[in-house]
Amino acid sequence: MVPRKERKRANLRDVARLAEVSVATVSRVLNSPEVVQKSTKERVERAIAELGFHPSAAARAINSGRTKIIGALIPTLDSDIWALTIDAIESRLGDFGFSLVVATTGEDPEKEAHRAKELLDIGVEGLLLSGIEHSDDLFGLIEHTRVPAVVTSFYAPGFHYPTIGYDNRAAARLALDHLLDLGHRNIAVVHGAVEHNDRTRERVAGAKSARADVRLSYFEAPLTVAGGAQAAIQVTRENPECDAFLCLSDVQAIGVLFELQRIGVVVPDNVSVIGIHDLPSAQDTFPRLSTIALPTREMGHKAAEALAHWVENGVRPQPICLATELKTRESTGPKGEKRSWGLR
Amino acid sequence: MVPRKERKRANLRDVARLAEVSVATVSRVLNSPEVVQKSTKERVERAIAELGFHPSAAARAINSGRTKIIGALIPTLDSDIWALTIDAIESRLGDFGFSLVVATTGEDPEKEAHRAKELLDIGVEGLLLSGIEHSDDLFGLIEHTRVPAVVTSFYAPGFHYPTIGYDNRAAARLALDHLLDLGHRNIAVVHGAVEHNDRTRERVAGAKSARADVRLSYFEAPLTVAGGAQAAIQVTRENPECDAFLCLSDVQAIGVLFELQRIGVVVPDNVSVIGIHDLPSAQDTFPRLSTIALPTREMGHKAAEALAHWVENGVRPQPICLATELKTRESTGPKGEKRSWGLR
DNA sequence: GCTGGTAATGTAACTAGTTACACACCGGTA
DNA sequence: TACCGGTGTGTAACTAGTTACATTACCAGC
Repeated sequence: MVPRKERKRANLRDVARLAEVSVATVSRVLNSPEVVQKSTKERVERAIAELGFHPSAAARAINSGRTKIIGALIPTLDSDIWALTIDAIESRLGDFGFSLVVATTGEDPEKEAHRAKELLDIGVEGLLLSGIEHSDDLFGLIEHTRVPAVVTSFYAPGFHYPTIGYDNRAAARLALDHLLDLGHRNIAVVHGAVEHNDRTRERVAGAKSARADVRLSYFEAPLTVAGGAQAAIQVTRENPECDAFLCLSDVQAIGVLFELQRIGVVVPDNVSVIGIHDLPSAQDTFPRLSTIALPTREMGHKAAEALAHWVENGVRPQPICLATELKTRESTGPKGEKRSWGLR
Repeated sequence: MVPRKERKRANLRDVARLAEVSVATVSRVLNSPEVVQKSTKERVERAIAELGFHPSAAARAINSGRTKIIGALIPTLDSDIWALTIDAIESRLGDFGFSLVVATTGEDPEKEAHRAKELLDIGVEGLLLSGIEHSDDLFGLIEHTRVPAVVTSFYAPGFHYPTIGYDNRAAARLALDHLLDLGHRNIAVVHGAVEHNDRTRERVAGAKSARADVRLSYFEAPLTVAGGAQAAIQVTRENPECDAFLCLSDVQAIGVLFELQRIGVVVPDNVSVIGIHDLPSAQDTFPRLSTIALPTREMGHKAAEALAHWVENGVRPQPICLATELKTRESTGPKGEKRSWGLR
């Protein structure tokens, strides 16, 4: 069986030849059809349809310098921490005619810089970063290529790049204040790795700013449900008298709830548990998780809009601080009598 | 303050001029450095560094016809159903030097075709689809542009495009068989919308193939936790005698568990609940969710590899059926005596 | 001293579009 | 009849790379 002749994709010249017009006219039909006479336009359109012509984006990009692609560097996609934000970014960028290329970095600054280089190599017109801590290589690349870059999940008005996010420190404080209001004074703070994660670091800093009469003990664990469970076990050993868990991420809070349930500690009667993020699953735990809601969807939309405008019109966006909000559910309650739950 | 002159990006010619060589030599330094004399190469490299030259991907693409971009059409990113798969695809594609552009479709065939056109317009070299049901427009586009396309989350060996996924029908049957083995004979099947979702439809078909002495009642609800909860309420009204929930998605199973817990039905003593997917959160429910594990990560890797090879070497991949596996946890148990849980 | 081969480099044509400029043609004045 | 302006279209140069082919230099072999 002879393979069908590998006729290559039709190009502008092919269309022009078939329609018996010049390449300029074909180009005009595509880009400013109003200047072309109706009969000519129709002839060209017929030729386009006949040849199934699709203009090459590369050739277009070479002239215009535009690729209409935005790149996003995100730590990971393997949980729903980022899924909602990415979904929001992607859909909003689509409204502006931009495509989104995602590159995961695994919170590794070197890998991040490497992936950023790849993104810039394919010609992204803008970059979305999470947090303000990145390698010098990455900043150098951005400086050098002058690609608009917007930071999400973080708010730092004086930062060199516009930040569109929320105040992680304030979020942690909101959570802490809720626990303090309920009367808790011995609080286990569970958080993810602070290295290479400024969002977490800020939240830890927020927790640290508590009043002097509060006892805070810190537990670092992986930013996963299992990590939260693991931290809970550690707390039962090292601070069995604590009366609340301040989890700086819902993911870990869910793990804590799970572990406490497993070992028979009653939430919130024995201990209160609060998280930060308001993941969809925070409403599906038992008891439902009190948490600080992060405006992930709104942030995704706003960041996409800001970056699209910057790329399109050259106007550098202003930083935006979106509100975080306490969601009081059943996992937190007033400090009561039933406070002994340590190892028997 | 006078804005710094907007000097445009350096190009090959600029480098050639500075290094006092021809453009061909600069191009050779970039693409086949071994043929260039060492001293010349160094001179060129110095010029490249000095000008901060980055070759334009568009110009490269125009010559090679290669963009090194793969597009993925996925229903949604707003839950972790797809996050893991996308994460796996993205990271594996990265190993092959491909970037991933994601486009969400919201299970809407028209939107999907539209997003596909955008992806093809930016020059993706390959497409990842989920499921085999798509609009004729989309199939026409793929046929016409001859872009390699691989289907995931579905296995259909005779399908026009290679499918790399799992047998949804068998997965549902596995779940059903587990319930039957435990003695359950009155089963509520909870599933998402079947319209435009062949994965769900296959699973429903798998459930329908049960033996004649089994009573199955079907409940369609949104593919969310809330949807599952809503279905559970409906079941309590319409089939209060049922002794097991066969949820064709973990997301809904979690909602069912949650609702049952809320209304005081004890799982698995009163009813068994099983899901399909093995989401990370399936282990965090109480009781932990029995489910059919889908090989999402492996599927992502395999699909990325297959598509990369196809694009790179022109070898159309063979369909792959990955195994699904029953994970028995605490949400399923033998049919016992305590079976009355309907509305009082 | 001439020829042949190879290594290193240059010239110019090519990729597929966009667009500045030129020009033909038309009807309407002067 | 000559001139003018507007419309519609074509020519060719441009974007930033790659690459086929040409050219040059140099050394070995006859």
